Amino acid sequence: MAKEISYKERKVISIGVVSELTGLSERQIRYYEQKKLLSPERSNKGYRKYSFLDVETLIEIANQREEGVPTGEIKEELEKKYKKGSKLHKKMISGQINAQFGTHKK
Amino acid sequence: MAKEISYKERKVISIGVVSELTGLSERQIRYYEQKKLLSPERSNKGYRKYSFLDVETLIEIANQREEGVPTGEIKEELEKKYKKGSKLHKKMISGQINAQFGTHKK
DNA sequence: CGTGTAAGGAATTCTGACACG
DNA sequence: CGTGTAAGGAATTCTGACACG
Repeated sequence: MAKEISYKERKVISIGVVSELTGLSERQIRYYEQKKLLSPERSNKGYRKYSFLDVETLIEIANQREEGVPTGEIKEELEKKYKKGSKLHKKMISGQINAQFGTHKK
Repeated sequence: MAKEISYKERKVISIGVVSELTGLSERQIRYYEQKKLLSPERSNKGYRKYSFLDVETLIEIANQREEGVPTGEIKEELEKKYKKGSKLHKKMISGQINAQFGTHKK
């Protein structure tokens, strides 16, 4: 009964790749994190690592921002969606919460 | 009809993370690539990027190697599995062949 | 408020090679 | 054959700050 996490939720992508995938600057990505619109994990040395879910979230943020929606509103919107998901997935996946791969603890 | 690629096949993971995920050294991972057991993509600056499928392949390789199976045999084995997959997926996914995310071409 | 940039440092990745066997 | 390592260089990421507005 391991708490397996799908590829979509696994945090393994560096900020540089996320930047390419989303078209956002690293500055923007870090800023949205500061505003708590998403929560990447950190490697031992402090490097941010994102999941594909994070990438999707960022793309949504980018779309909202283009329409002039302030980060505060986007944050609330994401939180609603998050609750919706919770209903479906119950406590299997707790949103942006950190999650370890589980086996290696280097 | 975009040639979408699932998260599993998308090449976005750096060798350092792959090393943590598989328990293999970077040296080993690069060596298996040299022996053509897998084919990561390269970023603009030449950095290797792997998919979750590559990670799974590497775990299989690790298991075989532990049993003393030489890379040559593992390679053949992987190629058989690859053909099997082709039957199921037809030409949707061409094994270890490179595949672009598609939208951004920085 | 949201994002760009220069700044300095620390960690990552790359290749080719020597080593052992 | 398979893998470790030291070597030097290039690119990445991090944080805190100044800037504009």
